[in-house]
Amino acid sequence: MSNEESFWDIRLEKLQRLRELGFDPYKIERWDTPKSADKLHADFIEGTEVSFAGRISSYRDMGKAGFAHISDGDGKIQAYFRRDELGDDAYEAYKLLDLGDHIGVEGKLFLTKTGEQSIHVSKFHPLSKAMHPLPLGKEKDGHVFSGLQDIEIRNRHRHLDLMANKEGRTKLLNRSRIVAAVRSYFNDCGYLEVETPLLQQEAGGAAARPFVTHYNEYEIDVKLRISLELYLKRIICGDVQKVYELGRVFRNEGVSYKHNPEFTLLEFYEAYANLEDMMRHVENCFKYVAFTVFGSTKIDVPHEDGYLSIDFGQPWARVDMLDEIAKHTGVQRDQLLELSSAVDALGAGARVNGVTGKRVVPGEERNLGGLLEKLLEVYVEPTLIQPTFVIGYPLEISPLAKKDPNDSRFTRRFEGYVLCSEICNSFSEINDPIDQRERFDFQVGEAAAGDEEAHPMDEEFLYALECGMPPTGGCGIGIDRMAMLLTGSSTLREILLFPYMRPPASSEQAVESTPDHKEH
RNA sequence: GGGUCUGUAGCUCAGCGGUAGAGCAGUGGCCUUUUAAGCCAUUGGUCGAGGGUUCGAAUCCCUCCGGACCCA
Repeated sequence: MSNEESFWDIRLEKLQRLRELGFDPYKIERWDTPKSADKLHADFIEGTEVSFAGRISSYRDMGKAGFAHISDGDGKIQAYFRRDELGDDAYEAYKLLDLGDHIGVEGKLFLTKTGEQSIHVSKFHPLSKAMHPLPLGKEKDGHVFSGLQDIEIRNRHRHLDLMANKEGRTKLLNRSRIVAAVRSYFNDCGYLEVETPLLQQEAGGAAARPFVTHYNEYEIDVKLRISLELYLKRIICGDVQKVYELGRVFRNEGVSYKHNPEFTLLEFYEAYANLEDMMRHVENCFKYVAFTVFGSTKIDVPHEDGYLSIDFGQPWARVDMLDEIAKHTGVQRDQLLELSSAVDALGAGARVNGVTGKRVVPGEERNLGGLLEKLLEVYVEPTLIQPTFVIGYPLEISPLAKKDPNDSRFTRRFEGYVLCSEICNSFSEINDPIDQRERFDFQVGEAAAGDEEAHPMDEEFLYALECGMPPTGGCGIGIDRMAMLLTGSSTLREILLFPYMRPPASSEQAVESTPDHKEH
């Protein structure tokens, strides 16, 4: 008999005995929990009759009496059990409880000798049995001992992480509060939330490779969306003036601390609005969310062995893309206006940013836009700590943004950066259908030349533009990165309840503690 | 795809060529205000998998499978 089987078998025997004693943990359907543990502490009056339920997070048996802490996930309260008051059967049932079981209790609030607010239990019932040993570490002065550290187990078996790691739990739950606040901001601004298709013939609106799946009934391959853009603009074309969607998009690329194959994107579009309006919304949205969720427009985030205060209460800095690249590469702005002169000035070989180790090879870039994008990433991004809008992106990499009326090599587009990370992307949307068709034609050419992320042609979208789209401002915000930033997380996995993980090699490794005689 | 680190009991970790360890959890016993409860006893491991070197491998080497962090 292995150790794992004996854990299971012992708990099975306890379960059986509980049933014999009339304490079947799986029989009860509800238990009154009018107050959370935190609220019981806050409203504590000795002698008050209370009812409470939760998971046993500590357990001390002293022969004819015992104590246990009962956690409702966010807070916990101690309960006191006495044999002489509960009776022999109930006390035996108490002794059959394990760390991790859920129980409901009723009793009077009292203070122990050492002054801890507790429940003197007059009645209790187990409400579920933990059939596996749980990583509920002991705790003193807020420090948890022998809890759950293994990052892989925390990510793969998130329920264990949620119950065992208070700090991680708070971040994950704050992510939901951030999403709720974003919704609330746009609803309050008069935007209409809409839902558009996840399954698409052509996945457009961004530069990324899609996931492909098969639609049996029509015998066609369909793609999972990579952005929300084109459908939302078709709604604008239908004279709905302010729309947003907050939804999951999918990109068939690698996983990193800031990439997950599926992520949550917010896109909002407003007719008769321009880049200025979009910047105002981004500023106000971050300010609103930070204040709503964290109570302050200043957020302290870990940064280089210390903390850094990011201030969302101020308007964001605004810089010109080309100016910044010129400033950080030492190349004259004028030389960055043509691919050939830029390569001459930079040198065709690899250039490495000495601070970050990131590198760019100017000679390998096919067009000016691609080179400038790379230079921005290598030289400028690492310097953008406080909230900053970078304005004026090159035409080739902006197939959906209006041309800059003053220089048609550039577009009316900006991206927002905070803590060296891109956080939003916004354009004044192209509403000239002829210009848009030319841009798609160029992208189709790029695809033919081997660019797997080039934008596909979309005739239905063009038809909508041809029917007339008002001048429109649009913007996308990566909600996961926003959550990462606001919660001070260093990886996306800290704010994704179920981050993508490579499937375990074998079913045996899938759930380490599961004996094989059980289903999972 | 490349580099660095990493995988030992349910959990947290030590051991780094010479008989597999500790704390917690678990099990049995004592204990009616404990709280990282305590005291006594005790169970539990193919040291990620496979191959090699060696008289001898958790330890050294190779391959593979996971994971973390950098870079692409």
